[in-house]
Amino acid sequence: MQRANQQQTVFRALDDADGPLSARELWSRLSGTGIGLATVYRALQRGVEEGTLESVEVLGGGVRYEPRDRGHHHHFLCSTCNHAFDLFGCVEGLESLIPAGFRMTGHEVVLLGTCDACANAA
Amino acid sequence: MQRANQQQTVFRALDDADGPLSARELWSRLSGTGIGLATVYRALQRGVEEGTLESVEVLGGGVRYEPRDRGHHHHFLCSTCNHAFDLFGCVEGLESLIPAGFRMTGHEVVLLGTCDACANAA
DNA sequence: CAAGACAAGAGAATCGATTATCATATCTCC
DNA sequence: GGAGATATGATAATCGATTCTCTTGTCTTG
Repeated sequence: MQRANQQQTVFRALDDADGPLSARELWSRLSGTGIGLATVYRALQRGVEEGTLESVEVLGGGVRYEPRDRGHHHHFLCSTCNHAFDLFGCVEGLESLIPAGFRMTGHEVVLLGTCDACANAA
Repeated sequence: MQRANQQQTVFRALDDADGPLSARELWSRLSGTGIGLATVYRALQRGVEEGTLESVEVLGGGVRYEPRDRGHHHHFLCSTCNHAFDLFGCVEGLESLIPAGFRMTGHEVVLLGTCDACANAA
């Protein structure tokens, strides 16, 4: 068994995902490879340190990770399968919400609902 | 010392806040009253059960609670003091982000930045 | 192949948040 | 005022997520 490049396997799994994954989600996608949860955490931590990964917080699932090269985007959280999907595009009119004296440096948008697969499975 | 209406005190503190509070934030605002953290949790749980409170998840601070009668609104999270403020108003154009086949039932918007007080203190 | 450096897996340890427990305190209703 | 129901505060227990530890496996370099 190859053992020294497990972190590459972790990174690849994250690249293949259609949204940010939590450590556990990622680990469960790697079941069968024998990779341990600790290794997943180690890879994620390293990825963030090296700047290739970024941790994001979507609602209801703690911290998730995704490659940093996806640019500015938001997420859709399926309330059935609890998976977060990447969305492309952004929204307008955020400035009008800011109270006087406040300075905005960023924003997060999360859409909630049911994903394609779960909607069809219902 | 009055002891049977501590929960009312908790609810009032939440009403007086300018945004959702976590159990701990709420508790620290009640220091001096002698109210225990367990009582704060009990009050929050009861409030949610009875429908007067609602739990919301803003980024970077776990679950926070606020009165249910504030209607649809979003939040501003100060990255300095880590306090969440209520915002009024909403945004347009969310529908355009939804992928085909997905069904949107709700959305969350969080603005990040520095609040008035922290901006002036800097 | 040998030696040393580093990666990996398993499970223990830690940390924060929340919940449960228990002995009192307080209230309600008579 | 008394009995019983409920609320409270302090603290222990629990739970999940993450990190640490320790032993072993694997790779690199010569």
